[in-house]
Amino acid sequence: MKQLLIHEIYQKEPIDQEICVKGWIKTRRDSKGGFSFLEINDGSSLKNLQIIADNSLKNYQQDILKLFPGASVKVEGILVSSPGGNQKMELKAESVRIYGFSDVTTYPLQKQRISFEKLREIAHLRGRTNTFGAVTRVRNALSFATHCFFQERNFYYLNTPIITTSDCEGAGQLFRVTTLDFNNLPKNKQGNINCESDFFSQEASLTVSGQLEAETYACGLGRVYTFGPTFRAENSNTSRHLAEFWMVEPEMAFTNLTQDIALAEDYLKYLINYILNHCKDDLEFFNLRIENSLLEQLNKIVSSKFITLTYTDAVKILSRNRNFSFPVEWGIDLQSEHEQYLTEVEFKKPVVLTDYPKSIKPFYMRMNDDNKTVAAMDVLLPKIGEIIGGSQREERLDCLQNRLKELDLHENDYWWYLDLRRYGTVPHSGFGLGFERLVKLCTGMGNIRDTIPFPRVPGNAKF
RNA sequence: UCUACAAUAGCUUAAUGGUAAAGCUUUUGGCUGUUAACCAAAAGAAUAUCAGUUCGAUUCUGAUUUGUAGAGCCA
Repeated sequence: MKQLLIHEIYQKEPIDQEICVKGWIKTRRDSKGGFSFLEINDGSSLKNLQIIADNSLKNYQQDILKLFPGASVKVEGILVSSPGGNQKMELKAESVRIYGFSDVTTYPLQKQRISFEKLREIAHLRGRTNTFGAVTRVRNALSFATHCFFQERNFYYLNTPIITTSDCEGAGQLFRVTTLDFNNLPKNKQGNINCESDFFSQEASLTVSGQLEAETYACGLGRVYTFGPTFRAENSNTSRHLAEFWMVEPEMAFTNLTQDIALAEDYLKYLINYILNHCKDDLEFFNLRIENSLLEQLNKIVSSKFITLTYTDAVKILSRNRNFSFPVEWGIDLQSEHEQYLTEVEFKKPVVLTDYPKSIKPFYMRMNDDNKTVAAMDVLLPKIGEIIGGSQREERLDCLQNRLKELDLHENDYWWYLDLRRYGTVPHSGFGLGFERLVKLCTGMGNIRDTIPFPRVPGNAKF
């Protein structure tokens, strides 16, 4: 007997064939006509399969009438076309084997609405709900599409280290990695902790970005991308931040900022096109239940040509509007309200801002000829805000050394990064995309904690 | 971290300075090729924690904890 996933059944419609399905009960409705309707779901689709369990089944009284949401079953029978209105097919059961019952008095996922906040407290079970099933399938599709996109363009998938000893960007608080005994920390004469006896013989922490390591391999293999976890110990309590999140970071040798922007735009459109074509049911569900403008937003991103303008021009546009709570002047970092104004009021489409003042960007970005701005770019989306940040990297040794000095950073700490500029330096560029923010964009979920199976945030790393 | 708001049955919500109401879930009965079914009954709550005001606090005040939204930081 052929075992099928529910999504395969809806795809192939093997009517009148004998099949086997395994999954979890969503609901049971009994008919006094002498049978029960079981809705089962196996995670392969948003759709459930309706099972007809007749009371002539051996274990009808004993088992089937005790099936409640959450129970796991194997059903064998014949797939028939359904007389009911809401489904094309149903499975007429010849046998129902129960793997595990579910206690209806304690199982939290009954057929009733549960808030996302409550579901976060039972993250081990929320994957069984419609919403989190759909989020997980879309997240998977985006992940697969990411690899497809870069592989098709001859990028190598690169695994950069998760434990690092360099705070390269100087950005963000780091999570310390140590095996020292906290109750008996080794101290030197000055009273500071002596890291030489620690596991790595120096201070180590979880990575905040794989970019600098990715640059090293891009300057040898040409095109690489990373896709891995990153960690920020910032005390950020918002619906857009996680302490542990996944980042996609392509890095390309022999490219400038214009090519970097083009790649970013292609990548975003590729991803959205992919899910529009491969996750139709899930996206329609999100559009109906979660965010009514989702499909409109996604289609708009795919169909619009992104606007590119310099930070300086953006400041000119923003200066015309006096109604901001943070006044705009050249040199400030743009606030959320300013980004929103550009994407939602002024242009009403994705906007790529370029050439930011050097003072608000990290040391590795390439200095422009004006010596005031750097070759940076941020992709801003309506309603979402910044989703991609990138730049052309500084490839000139002397310029990079000057920047390190200006920012009071020590050359010694960046010796290997500087070596790339000493030996066969090339212009190169890249960007970073926060994967959970992408999932948020593509599902319409309001809180980033609901875009990753087990979110890590200040004060909470349960499960 | 800052600002605002919230916390009441298993879940989702209501109400009131005088110990709490409803829907869903559950149980029982009725009806039914049903489909987040329907009808009737039953069961189910020291109203987040700790103080204070008061004859009396779930309601007012303060603190704490947790959560949400926005801001900052950023992806």
